[in-house]
Amino acid sequence: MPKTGMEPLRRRALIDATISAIGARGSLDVTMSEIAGRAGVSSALAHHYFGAKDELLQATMRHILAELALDARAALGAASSPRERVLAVIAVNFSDKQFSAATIAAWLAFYVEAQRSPELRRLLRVYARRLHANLMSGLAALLPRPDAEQAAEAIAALIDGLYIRRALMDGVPDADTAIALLHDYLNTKLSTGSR
Amino acid sequence: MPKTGMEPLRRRALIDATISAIGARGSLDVTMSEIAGRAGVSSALAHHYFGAKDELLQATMRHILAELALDARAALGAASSPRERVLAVIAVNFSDKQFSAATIAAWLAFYVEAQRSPELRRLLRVYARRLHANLMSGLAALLPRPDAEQAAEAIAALIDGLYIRRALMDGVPDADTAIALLHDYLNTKLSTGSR
Amino acid sequence: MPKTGMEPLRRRALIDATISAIGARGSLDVTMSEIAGRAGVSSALAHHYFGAKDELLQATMRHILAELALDARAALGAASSPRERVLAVIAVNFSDKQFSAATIAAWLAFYVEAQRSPELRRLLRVYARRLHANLMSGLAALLPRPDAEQAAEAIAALIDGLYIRRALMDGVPDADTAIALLHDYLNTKLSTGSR
Amino acid sequence: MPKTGMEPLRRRALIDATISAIGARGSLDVTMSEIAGRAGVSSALAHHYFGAKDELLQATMRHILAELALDARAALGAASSPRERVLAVIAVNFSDKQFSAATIAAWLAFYVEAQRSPELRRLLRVYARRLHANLMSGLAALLPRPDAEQAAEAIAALIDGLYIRRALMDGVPDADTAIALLHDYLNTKLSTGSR
DNA sequence: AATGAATGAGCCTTCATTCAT
DNA sequence: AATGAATGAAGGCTCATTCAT
Repeated sequence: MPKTGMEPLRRRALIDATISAIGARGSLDVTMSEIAGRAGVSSALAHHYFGAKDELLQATMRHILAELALDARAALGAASSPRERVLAVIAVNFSDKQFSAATIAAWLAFYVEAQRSPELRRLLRVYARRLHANLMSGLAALLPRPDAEQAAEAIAALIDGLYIRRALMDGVPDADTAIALLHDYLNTKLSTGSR
Repeated sequence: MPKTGMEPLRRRALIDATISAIGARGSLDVTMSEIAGRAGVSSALAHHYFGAKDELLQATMRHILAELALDARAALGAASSPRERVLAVIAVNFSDKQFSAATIAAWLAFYVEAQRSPELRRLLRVYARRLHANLMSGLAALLPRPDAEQAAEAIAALIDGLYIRRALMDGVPDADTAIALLHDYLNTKLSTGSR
Repeated sequence: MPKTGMEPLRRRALIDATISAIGARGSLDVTMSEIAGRAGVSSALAHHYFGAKDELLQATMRHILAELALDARAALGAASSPRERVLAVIAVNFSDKQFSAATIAAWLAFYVEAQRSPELRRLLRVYARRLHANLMSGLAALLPRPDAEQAAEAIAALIDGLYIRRALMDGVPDADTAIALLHDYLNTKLSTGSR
Repeated sequence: MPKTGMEPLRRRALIDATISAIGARGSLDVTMSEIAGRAGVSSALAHHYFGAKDELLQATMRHILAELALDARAALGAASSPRERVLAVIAVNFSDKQFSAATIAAWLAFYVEAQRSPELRRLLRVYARRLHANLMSGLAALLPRPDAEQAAEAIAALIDGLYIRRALMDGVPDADTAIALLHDYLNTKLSTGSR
């Protein structure tokens, strides 16, 4: 009698293993064997569940985006003012869970890989649009429309830029400084161009 | 008298080919044959001049950084005020030459690879320090020290972030919007916290 | 239940193929593909089981030495006098199994390669020490200590020298003449310097 | 006005470089560039003078054999008795010049290579015949014909065997011990089977 | 459900060799 | 006489992927 119901467990284990493998290697240049090994299964099983490496990578990115979306939704739900909404989005992106070395490495790697994979590019666009919408859900009430748009873009760019810089140049990511910088930007922007 | 003097030409051609190959592929996952082919030579010749793939990649990055440093120096030389110095640095990073698809792809790829290659990491640090210094050479006269430092970091992060976003999500990089966003940041920052 | 238990079979087949390939080529300058082909598998599988070429070569030498040691032990076990012990050691080295063209070629090749590979050198030293010990286990009872030592060295050198000469210069190895020569040496030595 | 008369100098330098390169590497697995570099010329020049690598190797071996033959002739010329002739042959083979690490490595390497190259095999046969003749020129007067033949073979085998053993297993070749061993063999043989 | 076995394809790298100058 | 330039060929090795069990 074969064990049943293993599929979701294995899929999840393989996705987690993919993230940690990417984190350890620092790039998507990770072998299926490495991933499978970290998940404690054979590489054949990884193929069994995901078909091909690309699909595993896509599933992994989808997982990361889903987690981020979930966290964002929760944080936004707890926000009681437009300003708090923006702060919440920022906070989520630099939470311990999201701003970890492995996740950051995965982000970067996916950004690079997106140039080759239309599917990954599509996923990144979805994420970008969602981030933009989340930010606008707060900024729209605080700034005139064009200013709000630009601020949303700036914040998004700052987040990405800080990810890169913190992760690759300083070794240990420092979330507090990053958040402080974003808060400062937001404050300056609001005090100058507020409605 | 043997045919001589090919070396610098070939090295340059191979470095250019590396950039364009990375631009085309979108990652450092480029074969020596691909690079050599674009340079119009055999892969054996690439090895002859650079020894190993890693060294070619490093030489390529060194070339990109050197070009950027040269452009920055020239732009800073023409600037006649602190504010113009900052604008000059921004302008250089989004000039047609630097903000091209291939070069951006190379940047990203190098960022990722830097996690594995200490030498590339070292080069990126040099670049980061130089960018910071260039920005501070203007900002220091415009803002109090801690504010200037933070502004320099924000601008650097914005540059990197905009590189990523423009390059990977929108397809065609739009330098003007990016520059406008940075100018806006600078103006807001200066009008609020100026000395 | 996966197909299993192939590993020892393949390893053995690859080692045998290595010996025969070296025998055919006459040197260690054998490609992995050649070896794998003789074993009826892909070169990738050879790497799968042995990691790198060097390890396969070392495993092959270890195998040859182990076989020789086994044969020697058996022959010595059947010897009932000191003199017979010495004759047994000689007989083993020129038995059909050991004195075959392929094995001799492998020996020579390993001798040469030993200059570059510390591991192979170590293995050869082990073999030399064992041969010396085996010879001394007989000679010690027949000759005064220093004479016995020298005789052991001479016999070892004669064996190696005859291997080279028979294998490389005459084409077909002639074990009988070689053995006769060694017997003659032993007889002369014993009749002169016996206790 | 091109320099003339360089050919013999270059050829000799390249042959010397070949020997030292083989000595350093420990095998014939030496690149043309390595050899040319040691000779202080370009690899293209080595091809210019020798055509192909094989021919350079053959020329090198011919050189070694010629030197050995020359030394042997000189030593034999100074010998005033049959016994001294045999001792002279032995002495030459273990002279500092012949028994050096590089030359020994070359010998071994050539032995191995001879299995593949008919020309090298031919050269080795010439050497073997000459050695045999030289030894017989002394032994024939000291022992009955069949005994003399066998003694000559034994001495030749001992020389080769000692070359291998001294060179590859002990690190530093010890000529004295080797000579002593051969002298002992000769003395025992003569005292037993003398006419 | 899970895996050991096996391979084809591809990449980096080395090297002997050629050629124009 | 001599060499820098250049390449084709080949080898070791890796890895995603398939398959039988």
